[in-house]
Amino acid sequence: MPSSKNVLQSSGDVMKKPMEIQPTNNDVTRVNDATLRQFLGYHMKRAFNVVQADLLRTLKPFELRMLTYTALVLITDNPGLRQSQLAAAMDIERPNLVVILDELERRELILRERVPTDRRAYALAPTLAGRQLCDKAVAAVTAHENRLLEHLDQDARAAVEAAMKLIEKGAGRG
Amino acid sequence: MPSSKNVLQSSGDVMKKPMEIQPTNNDVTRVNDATLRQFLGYHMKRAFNVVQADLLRTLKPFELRMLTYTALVLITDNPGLRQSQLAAAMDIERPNLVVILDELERRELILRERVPTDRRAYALAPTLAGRQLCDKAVAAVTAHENRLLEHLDQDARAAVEAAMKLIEKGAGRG
DNA sequence: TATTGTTATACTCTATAACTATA
DNA sequence: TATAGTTATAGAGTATAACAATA
Repeated sequence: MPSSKNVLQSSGDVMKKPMEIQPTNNDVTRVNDATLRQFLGYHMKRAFNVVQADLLRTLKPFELRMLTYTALVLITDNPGLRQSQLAAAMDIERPNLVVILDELERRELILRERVPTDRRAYALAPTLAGRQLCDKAVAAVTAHENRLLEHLDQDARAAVEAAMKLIEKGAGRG
Repeated sequence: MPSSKNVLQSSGDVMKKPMEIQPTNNDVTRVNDATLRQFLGYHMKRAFNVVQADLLRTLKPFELRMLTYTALVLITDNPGLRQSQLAAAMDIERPNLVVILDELERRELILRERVPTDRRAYALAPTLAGRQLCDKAVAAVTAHENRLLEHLDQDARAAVEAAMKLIEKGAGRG
């Protein structure tokens, strides 16, 4: 059993005043989410949804989504990458990467080249068009992030980045 | 055009040394993700994946998922809530809420009660079993978060929470 | 007309098992 | 036998259009 000294007693105690929601009241700000607001994961999900939606909008002109964008960037920065390495780097399963690469290959943004020394594997490489689209997309995403994070100063951004890395590492605990 | 003074020149300049990935090298840490690491969204996605996976594991014994858990907590803390209000609070579309509530109702954790003053609407309320399960789940999730964030001090957690809120608000920009 | 909840549908992301061809 | 990539499939989350009942 963990210590859990910060444990809230949940609904029983939180609901001192049950809030009496009016039938015609559509004001979402009135909904009591005090219990959920105690969880960092709740805030992370909501913030990430915003980032994700904005990223999707930003990538739309390039006909890229988050996954196709990530794959294209990693292939461009790591020519010769194997699919299994890319899947591991992207934290997705190998089968799910296949369709992503199919799409990028069909659009002639990347190439799958047979590796002579291991004929099971493919070496992934960007085409010229792929590199050019990648550059444009990265610039657009950079601008989109700066716009979205304009109210976060450099210290805050660094704090968030450090925290996210710690959380990610924390996955390895028992 | 945004100022974008932090813009990286992307692959063209990042790839000074193309990294020469060896055919037998499966070490993911060797993959150059310098371009992506510049984006807070990249770190947020990876960290959120960890949180999400851990939450799912935590909720498994209660046969809850993130969405059913969130709905149950909000209904428990806001008895009388309408479905449209809940959907708005959860930031999901009304049709997608229906199946979530169907599941909670089938398990007799919540009730859909007709509102006399507006016979189109349902007032959502937890059953006794729903309240009890909610309490247990909230306690479990609290413990899970404390475990996952044990390397983040209170200042760091507050900084992240503040940043997430700012990002969420940032969605309202033009 | 507008709104509440609903159905139907489609797309994306995710996860697993099983296959092929190589090693 | 093990690995790289693939196929097939299923579960979840998300988004939109259209409908019935009600306002």
